[in-house]
This record gives sequence, C-alpha cells and structure tokens, in this order.
Amino acid sequence: MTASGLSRSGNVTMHDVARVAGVSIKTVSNVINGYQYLRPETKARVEAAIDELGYQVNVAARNLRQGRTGMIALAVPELRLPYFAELADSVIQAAERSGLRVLIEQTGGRRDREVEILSGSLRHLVDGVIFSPLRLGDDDRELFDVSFPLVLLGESIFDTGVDHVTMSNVQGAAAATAHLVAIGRTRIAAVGSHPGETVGSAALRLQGYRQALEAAGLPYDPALVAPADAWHRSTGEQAVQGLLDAGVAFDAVFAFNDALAHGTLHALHAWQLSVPEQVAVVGFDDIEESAYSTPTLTSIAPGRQDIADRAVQLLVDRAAGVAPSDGAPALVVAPYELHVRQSTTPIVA
Amino acid sequence: MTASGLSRSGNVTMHDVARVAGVSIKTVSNVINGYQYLRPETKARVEAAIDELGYQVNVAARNLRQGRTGMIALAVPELRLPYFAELADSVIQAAERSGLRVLIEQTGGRRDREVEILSGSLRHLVDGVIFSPLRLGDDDRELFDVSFPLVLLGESIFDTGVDHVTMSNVQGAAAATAHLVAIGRTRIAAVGSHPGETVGSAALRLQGYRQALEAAGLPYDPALVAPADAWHRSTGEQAVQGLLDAGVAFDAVFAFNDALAHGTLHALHAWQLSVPEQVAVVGFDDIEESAYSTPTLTSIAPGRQDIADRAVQLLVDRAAGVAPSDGAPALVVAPYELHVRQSTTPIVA
DNA sequence: GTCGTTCTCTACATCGTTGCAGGACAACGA
DNA sequence: TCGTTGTCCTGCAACGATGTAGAGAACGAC
Repeated sequence: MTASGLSRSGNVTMHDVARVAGVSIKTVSNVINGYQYLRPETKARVEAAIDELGYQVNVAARNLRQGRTGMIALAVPELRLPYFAELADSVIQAAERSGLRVLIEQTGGRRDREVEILSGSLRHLVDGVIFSPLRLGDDDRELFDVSFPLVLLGESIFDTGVDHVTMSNVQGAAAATAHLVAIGRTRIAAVGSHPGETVGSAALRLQGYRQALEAAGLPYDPALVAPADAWHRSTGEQAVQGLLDAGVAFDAVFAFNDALAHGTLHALHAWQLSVPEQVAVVGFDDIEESAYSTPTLTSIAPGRQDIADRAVQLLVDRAAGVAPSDGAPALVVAPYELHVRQSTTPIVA
Repeated sequence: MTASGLSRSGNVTMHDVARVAGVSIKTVSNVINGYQYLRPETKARVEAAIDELGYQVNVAARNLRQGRTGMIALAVPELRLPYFAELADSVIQAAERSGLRVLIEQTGGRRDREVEILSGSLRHLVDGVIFSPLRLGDDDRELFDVSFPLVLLGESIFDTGVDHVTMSNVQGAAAATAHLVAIGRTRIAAVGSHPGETVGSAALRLQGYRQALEAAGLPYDPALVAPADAWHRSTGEQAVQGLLDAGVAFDAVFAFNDALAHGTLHALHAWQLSVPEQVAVVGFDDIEESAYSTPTLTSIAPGRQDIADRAVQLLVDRAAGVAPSDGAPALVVAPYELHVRQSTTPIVA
C-alpha cells in the first residue's frame, strides 16, 4: 500500500529521492531536516517523492555524520527485579519525551559486566549512559572517569566526579525503621545486608536502620541483621528462614527492598506467623506488587519517576555540553515517601 | 590509567592507530577483525598502539559500512507488567548469547505506537524486531508486510506471512479451566476478556476456557466473563469487584494473566473470601511473583525462556538470510506447563 | 629460471548522510 | 546604478570504518 506497487521498499537513498524529485540530494536533506529557505513547491515535490519511494532516513549514516545516535543506554542488574523493570519503564518514558530511545544492558550484578559498561564499548553507540552499579565500589573510582556522558543511579557515597541521581537511602531506611518503632516494635530484624560493604544501598540502608534504632534508644543486635547477597524474593525468604531456624526472636522486619520483603512475607506465612500482628514488615522501593500483596506491604517510595526524569535530563544536558554552573558533578537526591499499608497496620477498621 | 597519561580518550580513529603503529589503516582494521594473514609482530605492534591510544571502534561507522548494527529491538506494551519485564530479561539474555544488544520500545498498548513500530523507522537502527502486538488485529494484515526481519510474539491466529513465536493460548487456557473443573468447581469466572476481539490472547484464552467448559459439560454463562482492557493488577481487581458487586456467584476464577490474578486475589481478600476454599484462582504467565504471593498462585507457564530463545534465533537466521526450508513463515508454539500452587490446593498438608 | 601458491600488507572506493561554502537571482535602499 | 541583504538551491568534502583488488616477497615444484 505505502510504496508504489512494491511494498517492500528496497534500499532507497536520498539519491533516489533526489532523482525522482528532480532536485539535488542536499535539497532532500534540507527538506527532511526542516531547513527554512525552501519553496513550498519544491518541498512538496520532494515530499511526494519520499512518499512514492517509501524512503526512510538511514540512521546509521546520520549517526556517523553527526556523531550522535539519539539513543541512551540504561545499565541495570536485572529487569527480572520489579524495581528495575519499573525504573526502566520510567526511563524509557522520560527518554521518549526527549526524543531518545533506550538500549538496555543487564549486568546481572556481575562485576566484570559492570566494568565492561564503563569500558567505553557503548561510546559510539549511544549518546550517554545511565548506570545503576551494584558491585563497583570505593576502590573503583578511576573506572568512572569515562569519556562519555554518564549518570549514576543508586548510592551517592563515593565521589567519582560523575553526576549522580540518588534516593534518600539513609533517611528512607531510618524512616522505615522509625515507623516500626512507632507502632511499638522493639526487636526489628534487618534483611538484605552486605557484610563488609561500605558504600552501596545495603550499607546505607543498614546505616539508616541503625540511626533510627539509636534515636529510639533501642540496642543494635547483630543477630537481627540477615545478609542477602542478591535482593530477590528467594533470598529474602531464605534470610528470614535462617533467622527463624536460628531461633532469633523478632517482632518486625525491615527488608532492604520490596522483593526481599515479599520473600519475607512468604517465609512468615509458611511459619504461620501473622503479619502484622506477630511480625510487622516494611520494604523499600514501593513496587506495584506491594500495593496488591496479601497483606499489602508498607514501603518507602523512592520517587522512581522523578529519578528517571532527572537522570535523563542530566544526560541530555551533558550531551548538549551544559554543565552545572559550578562545574562540580550534579547530585540529585529524590525525596522519599513512606507508604503505610497493612503489613504494619493492625487490622482495626 | 588506561590511556597513556590522558584517561579521557578523545576521538581516536583507526588513522591515529595506523600512524602510531606505522602501518596502513586497513591493517589496523585487519587486526581488529582477526584477519588471519598477519605477522605476529605486526599484530603486536598494532595492538600496542590500540592500547596506548585507548582506541575504540566507532560502531556508527561500522554499522554504516556493513549495513548491520548488532542490535535488535524488542517492542512490548509495558515493562511495568511483570510478564513483559521477565520476557525482556530473557530476550536480552538470549540476544547476548548471539552477540546482540537489545533496544526496548514500549508501545503502551497504543495502536498508533504499534503501527509506528512497523513503519520502518527502526529499519536502519536494528537488525531485526521482536514485536509483541496488543492492538493490531486481523484488519491490519498488510501493515506486517515489512522490509526488515520481524518476529511476532503472542497470538498466532492471523496469518501475516511473518514468523511467529507463540504460546499455547487455547490449550493452556483450557488446561487451566480443566484444572479448576477437576477440583470440583462449576461456576468459573473468566477475567480479562476483550469483547469484540477475535484474534489476540484474550480471544484465544476465552476460547480455551469455553472449550474446557464444554468438554466438562458445564454451561457457558456470559455473566461470569469479566472484561478487562489492560491486563493489570488494578483492572483485575476492578473486574472481580464488579462481579462481586453484581452479586454474581462463582467458586473459581480463571484470570487471563497473572497480574489480573493478583488483582483478583486482592479483591477476594478484601471481601474476606478465602482462597482456595471459597474461590479457587488460576492465572496465566507464571511470573515469579506468583510463586511468592499469599496464597501462591496456580498458573500456566508459557515457556518464556524458550519463547525468547526461539524468537532471537529466528531473527538471527532471517538476518543471515536463512529461511525455513519450505519458504513459509515459521510458526513456533512453545509448550506450556500447569504449575499447581496454593490458590487451587485446599490446604491439607 | 619460470611459474604458481601462499603469505603479508596497502591503496582506493564506498556506505548514506550532513556541514560548509558559494552561486544565482530577486528585492531593497542609497 | 551599485552594493547589500535575503531567498533558494547545489556541489563537494567529510564522518570512520570495511570490501575489493592487487602489489610484492618468499617458497616449492617443475
């Protein structure tokens, strides 16, 4: 239907369009790029030829010529984790508003894949990279000194000279813990720690947890802190299982993300412990699942859409050569919100 | 650290490498592409120059020259829906095994965006497209006559002359319904229908549902069929809410996907109806969430990783010019599995 | 000693687009 | 009448890589 007769438009170039329209190839280019000095008549003739031939700009050629690709990369651990899926969704939407497409790279939380992201193989493929590292830490500072626009998501601790968009890890975690304290819990388990880590979400959220305990005058009991390397439902379940098996007594759980929290709910249910009556649970991330689980999950909403918007905007600015006025890397901290749901609300109604 | 002194490798080209190594630019190209006739000495000299300058191939230039980009696009409704997130994860992994990267496009289930996917704007950007359409149907056949490698996911009904990788929608739905019948349910609600649709997952799953009812000698009651346009948790909740509000009696729900099923569980819980005792629930997709919800959800596993692998493989073959022997478009139907969990298992233990 | 083969490297054209410079012509004010 | 400015269009040279063709050396076989 579209192209005259032949619907499979072979490989039409500007050359062909120019010949059909009886103009120079450059004029075709001008029409496509909306150059202002064009007779309406010429423009119409070129557009007619474009339609007739079913011409499509060769993006590869344009990319080469312009040095820009109109694409950005988003590097995350795994889309399988709901938080990152929802984040990707938000980033894609934000990018679309800026006319950008999004290439997604999964690092699988593997260090070598994370290093590879920074290695520059994406340099000529995308205009910038939004990167949520998991395994890179304080010792890897120099890896972040890259030659392409880069925005980091997640932790904000290590100053890499790179733009950051982050969430209120410490304060959010403290708020989550304080909420548990406020409803009268005193033995609050923390699920998802990464022993030995000093930067990164796990360390920060643990820090917030400890701060809140201290502020409440509650003791910090290491036995209540359960490690979980990957923050999946399965690892959350195992971690809580471990606490229960070990006979550790607790009346609340602060899970470092919602996936862990859902694993926690699952484990508690298996042990026939009622939530929130016997054990209250709070998560972090506020994924959609948490508003529908049984019981629904109280969680810290880290401002996901906001984070995505700001990250894309930073990238666009950097790519356009706009630097923050003071020359220092930007640091954006999205505000969090505590969403209280059934997992911390004794059913009264 | 990497590049001599300067870590920000400006814009090094093969030319620069060639000059430093004292060879022709083509030899540099040969080294990079592993051409066999190279003196080890020459090769070493070039590689040293590459390291010294921190040279990275300009992918845009290579793309233009070769007409291939090493990228494929995956077009799905929304990553926010767990099924598509998990599918994207699987596709990215499969693509990686073939050395391909994945660009993700979200159609948001909007018809115009779906048409746009087929319009060809991606032609020169990727080597092929994996497309899971939601709104395009029988009337849009000619839109699928595109000039780039395309693999469709999802429904298989309308014969577009395009390769399809699909799941056993009808049989899976029938199996789900039959399972409910087998545990003694007779008033089985179906959640997620798209009234008026004749192709597409909703129509097929409804068809399977009706087949199973008929096979069991149960009447088909339209009052038990609840429409839900988008298959989200929220719409599932609303649909079931609607049934309950209308006073429709039912002892089981077959939700057309797991998100709807989780919305269903949520609604039932709010009405204090016990699952599975009063109402048994089965979903479709077998997302990870379903193995952790309370109760865990019985679901049809559509062979997601298999679907992803086959789709990528088809695309790779097509891009390489390999066509199925008979010239007809390929049709792959992944086998399904019924995963029985608590939502249909009266607790006996 | 000539021929054919195998090995190693190079020169050149080319992929399809856009930036730059400039030509031709009309309209304008001085 | 002569510049000057504005409008409309064109030609050429890039962007940075790779495919093709072929040159020159080294080798063995006749």
